[in-house]
Amino acid sequence: MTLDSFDIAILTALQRDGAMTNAALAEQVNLSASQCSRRRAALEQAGVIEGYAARLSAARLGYGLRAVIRVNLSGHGQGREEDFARFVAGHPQIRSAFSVSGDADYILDIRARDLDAFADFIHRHLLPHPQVAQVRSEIVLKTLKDEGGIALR
Amino acid sequence: MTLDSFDIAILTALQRDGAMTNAALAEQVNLSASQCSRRRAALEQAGVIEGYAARLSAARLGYGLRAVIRVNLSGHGQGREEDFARFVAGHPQIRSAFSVSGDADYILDIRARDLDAFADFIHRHLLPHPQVAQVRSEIVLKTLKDEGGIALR
DNA sequence: CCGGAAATGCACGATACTTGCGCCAAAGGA
DNA sequence: TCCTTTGGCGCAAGTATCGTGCATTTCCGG
Repeated sequence: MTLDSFDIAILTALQRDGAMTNAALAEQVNLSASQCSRRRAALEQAGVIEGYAARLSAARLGYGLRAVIRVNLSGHGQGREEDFARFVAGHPQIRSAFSVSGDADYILDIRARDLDAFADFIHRHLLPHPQVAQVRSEIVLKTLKDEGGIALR
Repeated sequence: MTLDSFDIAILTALQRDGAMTNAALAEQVNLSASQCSRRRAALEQAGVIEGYAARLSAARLGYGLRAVIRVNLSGHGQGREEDFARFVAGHPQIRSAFSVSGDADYILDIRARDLDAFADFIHRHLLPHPQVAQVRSEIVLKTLKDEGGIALR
């Protein structure tokens, strides 16, 4: 699939507002609503648009704390990764988890209601995990930008 | 605004699929479509749902590289933060930026097409910034989980 | 200059959303 | 106990939005 400037405009607009009407989209990208509909369908079909998600307000839901945790695992036994992946999958406080190159083995993006809930997660769940060797936390003080998605040009 | 179990079910479902039809939502949460519509509107009105966003496939768009960068700034002059905030705002490769407690001053979530584009960003943009004192990168090797949003219970 | 494939806009049938309405169940007062 | 009020619910009608067939235009390649 090859993307032209219309597609890029459409994708950019839909990242900002995925509930946009085809008519509004049409106005924004200078195309007819029907063409927007068709291009949208094609982009979804091609898997460029994976889906749509509601963005929720963490503040209004009482989730005041966000943190980035770097984790090192001990040992190198096989099954070590699968084991940690299961741990990640089973803990909804972990919103994102990446295996990374460099100093740490994994980086986790954590959401919690408050510092107590966060400390609880660290001390009752993460640290007791048998393969976790080291944990270093950075708590988010201020969000300068949080766009998710991808910048297209 | 107070949320009951229906609201939580609706929010959870809409985080997974924000383009869901009210009828589908109704079936999933055991409510009528009209009530789903009303509750949805109320949640949007209250700001609990901030909006909707299209999720794009980084892979299909040729954005193969993701990295987490920890940055330390030099000095403590006032205006230092505003300056760095402007830098962040002006660089679309930076998808998220957080000021954090702990070892680093800022954590950045970076997306780039490939290692070259990433290196270019580091050496031509980030490192030359006058207030950047130290930069430590971790490149994402594998994504175990990437949900964004918030887990409700 | 011409032919054809691809893309576009229009119009209309189909689908989904929204809201007025009557109903019901729970809480509180007489 | 009985009545009233209040809030939430489903149904159904009216309205907005979507998706597609079709004729037209645009853009290349020959």
